[in-house]
Amino acid sequence: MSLEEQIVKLAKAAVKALYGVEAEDSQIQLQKTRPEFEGNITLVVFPFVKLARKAPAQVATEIGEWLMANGEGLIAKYNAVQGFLNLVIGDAFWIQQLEAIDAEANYGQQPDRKQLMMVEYSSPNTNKPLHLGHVRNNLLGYSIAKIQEANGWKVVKTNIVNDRGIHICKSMLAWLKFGNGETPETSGKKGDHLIGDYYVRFDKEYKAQIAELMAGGMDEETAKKEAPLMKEAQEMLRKWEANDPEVRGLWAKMNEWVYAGFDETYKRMGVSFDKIYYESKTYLEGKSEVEKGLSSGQFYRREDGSVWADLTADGLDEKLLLRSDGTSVYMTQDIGTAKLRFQDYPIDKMVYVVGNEQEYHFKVLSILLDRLGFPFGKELVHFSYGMVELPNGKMKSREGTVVDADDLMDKMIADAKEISKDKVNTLQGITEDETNEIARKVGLGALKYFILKVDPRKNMLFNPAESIDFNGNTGPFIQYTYARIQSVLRKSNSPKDGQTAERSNSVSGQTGEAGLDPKELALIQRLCEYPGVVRNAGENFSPAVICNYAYDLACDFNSFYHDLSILNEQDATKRALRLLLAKNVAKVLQSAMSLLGIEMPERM
RNA sequence: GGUCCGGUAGCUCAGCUGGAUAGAGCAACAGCCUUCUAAGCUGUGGGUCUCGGGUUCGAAUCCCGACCGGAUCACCA
Repeated sequence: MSLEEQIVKLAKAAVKALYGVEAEDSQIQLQKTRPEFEGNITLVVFPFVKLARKAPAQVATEIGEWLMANGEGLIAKYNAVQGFLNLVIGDAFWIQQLEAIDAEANYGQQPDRKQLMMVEYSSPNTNKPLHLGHVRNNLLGYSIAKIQEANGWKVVKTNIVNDRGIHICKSMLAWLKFGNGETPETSGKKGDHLIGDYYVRFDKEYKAQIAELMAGGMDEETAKKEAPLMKEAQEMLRKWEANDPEVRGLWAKMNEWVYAGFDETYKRMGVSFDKIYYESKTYLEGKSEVEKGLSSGQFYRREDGSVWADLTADGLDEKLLLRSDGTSVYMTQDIGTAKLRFQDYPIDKMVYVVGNEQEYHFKVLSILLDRLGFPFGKELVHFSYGMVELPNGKMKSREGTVVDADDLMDKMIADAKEISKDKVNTLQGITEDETNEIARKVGLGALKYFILKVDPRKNMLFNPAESIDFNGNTGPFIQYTYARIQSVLRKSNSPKDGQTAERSNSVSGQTGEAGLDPKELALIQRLCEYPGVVRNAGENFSPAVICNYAYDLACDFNSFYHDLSILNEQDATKRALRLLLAKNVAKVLQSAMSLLGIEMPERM
């Protein structure tokens, strides 16, 4: 039973005994005691003031007295400040907590729920490389999967690759016309970048054609439709759907280039998938699901042949599911994908990590899946996150205002390497490879933390002109704290050192005459919060909660580290306690950061 | 126009299931390395928590109404 649970129980008993009332759990309000007062945990007694008919301070004192008398020694002291009852928990309790934490290898991990959650994220189009917007999506998706695993879910990470459609044909067409057979090998470019260049090229040539047509007196609307390039792209799409061998061959070849490029980026970013679906393979399934819904009367067909769902009963509009020419739309393929996924896995909860611009889409999808009989349909989670904005607004692929994912990672790692050059004294005797590996972890750590620490729901700003920080509330700050601890632990094990590692395992409930230092106690208390933080992050789908906690823990440790010596402490018991504390801070920091997909360097 | 989301220090962000004097980082300024890693620690300055009502012993937090910003309401994805 956690400290909070014990105190809630005791407080309820106190209120019952003193005022003869059964208090609700929600009335027992606990908070961490503010640093300016003595105590570890504080009971807010205002909720009982009315029924006690006494002044707040008196109620606090009465409950405090009762807890001292009946708290089975848990509470060492108390003080009442107005309506706040500050409780001091004895050192023995905290040391016991620390030892319990130490004994748990997977501290923070919640019990197995025996349920499966599928998390869809990334979901790129195969016509351009990944940019900063995708980076946020990928990092959030991966982190959410890790967090839910820590909350006892069996998680399947999945990706739906949007590999067909007019946008792909545009790249293909531009490559055919202007590519001269260029390949990733001949150009030395990553496949996704190569294809992206032709997507941009298409747009440029297309715009030129529109301008030409308009100069000839055509209005813009018509020019956009009549431009030869667009007509050719549409023709190519029709051929693709008709399984034209030549078009399919080219499509397959170019997509392979892109996948190779994506794989490289994913690998570097540190994200992965358990199962990948391709739109080219799911959209037909979607069509047949819609046909089924049509025959069961869920949907209806209009005179022009298009198929619709009537959602007016749910307060929404009517939604198109199949075009009049029989081709499918985005919604159709999402239904098909859901069908296949449900065939492949016993999904209890489906989570879609997709930007908030698609909220309406997922509202509709939820209703449609429910109507079609998918058990997870009604309860599907659209993990809707905000956009990444640049100082002058949104990123636009075709206008070249995107921050490229590969470039950004390059820059972060290069910056990390540059900074580490000034730290040569701490990185002596390290190989070039190790230095590069540290720079990689630190650079990516800075990037990931920068993105994940922001509340996912909110839009966030990225200013390319200002480099991402490596000081303060950052990933490297937390990595640095960890590296410091590792350094101390290495030294504690060195043969020169009179102490052995075993001694740190036997703190034995003693702290010497002086008792726990406030900084030690604050650290233990912080460590105790971790499982609750993991639960909170899971319930709220928020990696940011983990970031905040890791930062607080690192701050507490650095303050402790600054004020108290670990290895030079003469009192063997205290020294052992501090080592144990350091070891477990490192453990929890690493655990928390792993939930964010951030790796920890052993030194930096 | 309907719906949804946001508005907290110069900047980027925490805090939001109501609790004590609203917190960090960056930027600015002042200190701390012969001592376990200074990517650190300590201090100073910086706030009508967009505005106005309401509920409450108590509101940045909850409710209502404005204002500002964003998203969305396609035979696009």
